[in-house]
Amino acid sequence: MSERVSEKQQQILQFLREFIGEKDYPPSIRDIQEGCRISSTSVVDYNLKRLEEKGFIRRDREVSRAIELLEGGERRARTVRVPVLGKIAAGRPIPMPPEHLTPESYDEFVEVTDRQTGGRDNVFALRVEGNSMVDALINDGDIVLLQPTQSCDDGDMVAVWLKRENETTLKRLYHEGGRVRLQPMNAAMQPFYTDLDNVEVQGRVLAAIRNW
Amino acid sequence: MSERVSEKQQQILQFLREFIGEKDYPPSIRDIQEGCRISSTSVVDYNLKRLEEKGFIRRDREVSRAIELLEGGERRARTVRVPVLGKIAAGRPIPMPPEHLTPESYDEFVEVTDRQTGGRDNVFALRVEGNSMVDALINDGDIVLLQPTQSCDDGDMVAVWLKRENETTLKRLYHEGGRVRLQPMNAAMQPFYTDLDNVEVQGRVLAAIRNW
DNA sequence: TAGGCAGCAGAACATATGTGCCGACCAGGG
DNA sequence: CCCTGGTCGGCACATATGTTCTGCTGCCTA
Repeated sequence: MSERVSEKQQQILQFLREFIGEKDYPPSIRDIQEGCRISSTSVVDYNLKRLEEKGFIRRDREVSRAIELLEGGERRARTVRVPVLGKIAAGRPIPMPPEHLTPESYDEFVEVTDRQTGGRDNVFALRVEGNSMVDALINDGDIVLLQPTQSCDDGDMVAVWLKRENETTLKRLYHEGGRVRLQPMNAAMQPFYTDLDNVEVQGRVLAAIRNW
Repeated sequence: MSERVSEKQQQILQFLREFIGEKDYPPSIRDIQEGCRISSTSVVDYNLKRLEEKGFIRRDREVSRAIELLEGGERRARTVRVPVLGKIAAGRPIPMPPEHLTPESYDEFVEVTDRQTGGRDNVFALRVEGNSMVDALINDGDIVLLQPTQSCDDGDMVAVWLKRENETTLKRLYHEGGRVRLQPMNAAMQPFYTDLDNVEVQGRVLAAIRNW
């Protein structure tokens, strides 16, 4: 068996992508047959077997339309709906999610890939309000993805509430003896030092998204 | 018919989400029956009809597993694979995509939702290298999504090549008489004025993504 | 030239799966 | 009490759909 993907297999792969992209459910073998003008279902089956061997797709036997498209050996990314819990601003603590996030309880969502959430659940999103986060290179209107947590490792990008300053900020956090160093994203800016008691980690920042 | 979504329908909706999230293809009526411990296929069918009337799903009749999940009245977002054509840096022109983007010709991809590409095709991505884009609040390592274009409307965020300065930059562009004003994202920074001949619009910036 | 193998055609076959029909149950209204 | 509409159970039926078998056609090689 050639390791190469034959013309026909390439065509089937392309058809799979288009079909799924259009309908949101995979095609049947006979759909593929028609779509690629293949003369027999057995040919489709044959080539699907080859594609499966080569790792381009995964099939569940005996189950109709059970073709999963893999890309680059990996599972295709899936979209997840992340609830937008509210706004994040310098002068306000972060609105925290309730114990159990139920997708139904929120009106607003952003749709991101599960690569961006790292597959974690209970991720939530906040819309940045104002220009107070520019030192983290985050602008008014940006969306940040957060994972609720109280603890974090050194160097993690976290959202912290500074009790004395009454302020929310996004910084990299490093423990240094009894103190913590809060390092702005923008390398040109000076780090901020404070003591452990003054900081309250609200969440780990996973990603930031800006749309124009 | 009650406009309300009954307990059972809620349960089916939830099951649909989980099933599709797990398998990448929709469940059959009998899958739903088992998954939701429903006593008969006709009950599933009945409730699917109700859900379709209410706009939560769309079904293709006679076709097995042809259930599309809608969310908030809209189609669920799909992931698209955007090729990463290269790096973007201040001192280099932007690597432009060839005439016809074929998904197979690139090694590296980022997966984003089609909401982020605005459904446009021939979108491509670049990885930002260096800190020269901080005035656009874009950092080393960020990913920017671009759509190839030579022309743009006033106020569009664009990637431009400044011929005299030999430099690539991301700015909002405004035509002002015979000149153009390039406005940095960061409101605190001064705009840059130059003449029309000096700028070469390479693409419209659609989105920026940062992952920690 | 015979044999082996990848790929293809065609058709029969076995299930997987959507649909229709009939009756039961229940709550509300006349 | 009966009627009606919404919901459910059970089941048979038609067809949508994956699988398999047999044979054919090139092509390569011992």
